Amino acid sequence: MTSATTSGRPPGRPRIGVNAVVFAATLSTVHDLGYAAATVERIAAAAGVAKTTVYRRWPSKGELIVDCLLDAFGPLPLESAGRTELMASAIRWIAAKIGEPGVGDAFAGVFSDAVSDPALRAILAARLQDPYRLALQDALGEPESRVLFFIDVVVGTLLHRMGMTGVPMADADIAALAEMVLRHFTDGTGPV
Amino acid sequence: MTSATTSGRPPGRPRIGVNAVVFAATLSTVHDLGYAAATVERIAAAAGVAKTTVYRRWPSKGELIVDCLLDAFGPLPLESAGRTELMASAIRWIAAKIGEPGVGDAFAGVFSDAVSDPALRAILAARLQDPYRLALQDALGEPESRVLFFIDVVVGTLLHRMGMTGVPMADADIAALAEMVLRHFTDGTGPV
DNA sequence: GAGGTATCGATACCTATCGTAGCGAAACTC
DNA sequence: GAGTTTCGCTACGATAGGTATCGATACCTC
Repeated sequence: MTSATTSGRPPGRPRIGVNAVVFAATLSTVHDLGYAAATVERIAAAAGVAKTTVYRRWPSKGELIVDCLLDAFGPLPLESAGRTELMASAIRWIAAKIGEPGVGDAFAGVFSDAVSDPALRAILAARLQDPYRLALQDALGEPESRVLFFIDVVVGTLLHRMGMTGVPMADADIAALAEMVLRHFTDGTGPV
Repeated sequence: MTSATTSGRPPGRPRIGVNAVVFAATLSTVHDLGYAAATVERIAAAAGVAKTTVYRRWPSKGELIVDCLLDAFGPLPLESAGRTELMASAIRWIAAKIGEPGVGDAFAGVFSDAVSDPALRAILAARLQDPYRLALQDALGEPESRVLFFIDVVVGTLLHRMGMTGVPMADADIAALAEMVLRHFTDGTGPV
């Protein structure tokens, strides 16, 4: 209904489908070389495309990483019934995701870049955190401040362990984290 | 007793006392410009010394930041009597320190650099984390794994909030964090 | 004071990264 | 074929970490 008469495709050479292979190359490069050494040039080479092609899709390395993480995380699974089991499954889900090869490094890396880059911080909060925050508010019936606290505790703990040791948190500690958080959120204490 | 006959001072021009002013310049530069923009050159200029002088003292920006944080934190205050009050005061202490201007940004920044720099990660763990971990193990009588979990939760949560919002955690949330952690550590559940 | 030594500031330099610009070639529509 | 857009490639500018060099300077010993 816009310009092309019959087909909806715009004129010119169509873009090649490159997102999936670039995302995979991003995670594997970050996993193999670390976040800082995973330059856009190396990621592009691993994906088999030119660096300029990557920059045509993503305006900065930070946004590429955010999109890659969004693709890696996918939607928050919410099939559980009770509030308690829902929170527990969310904790296990994010812990498992952060433990996947490259995901934790990429997450911690872009998070740290955001510390000194307010624009990237806004993107991180809006694109990566807000969708899950809203889904949790909706599913749990908790106010925004409590859900933000929940995310700070769970994600902050997992990333701190990953950043300090270089390896994901062990299952026993994940269970302890879940137990601690659940007790806090399911006992009498009202909203903060 | 080594080379100099009477005084223990080595020959040559003595180093000027520059640590304090460089640390202050580091924190104020990080606070004003952010971690990434706080280049060694700018920090040196703010301190009134040459960049080469900084690099004579600290082999890398990361080690400068670690030393600066060590100086900013100082020893963990341990005058409290009971285990519970001791943990609570430790949480309030680290939260207040991370809330000081520049400290939280510098901490989050060097932490993120360490994600992709194993050498820096080892320095961070050995110089910044281990002393406090050992002090806590000693004061609380907890095994290493539980103290590491404690540090992951408290520091990870505070840094995640700082990194995501750019401002330190509010007192009400710090109180909630302390309450949650204390309940976890003072109830029946044994060591992980 | 003379000599030795190590630090000082200043400048230049190297390497690596992010991100941009310009180019001819290729792919698609009409 | 004409028009348009993306492709890969190469080169470029800007910035940062970190190193090397140099004359000047401050301190100690003799």
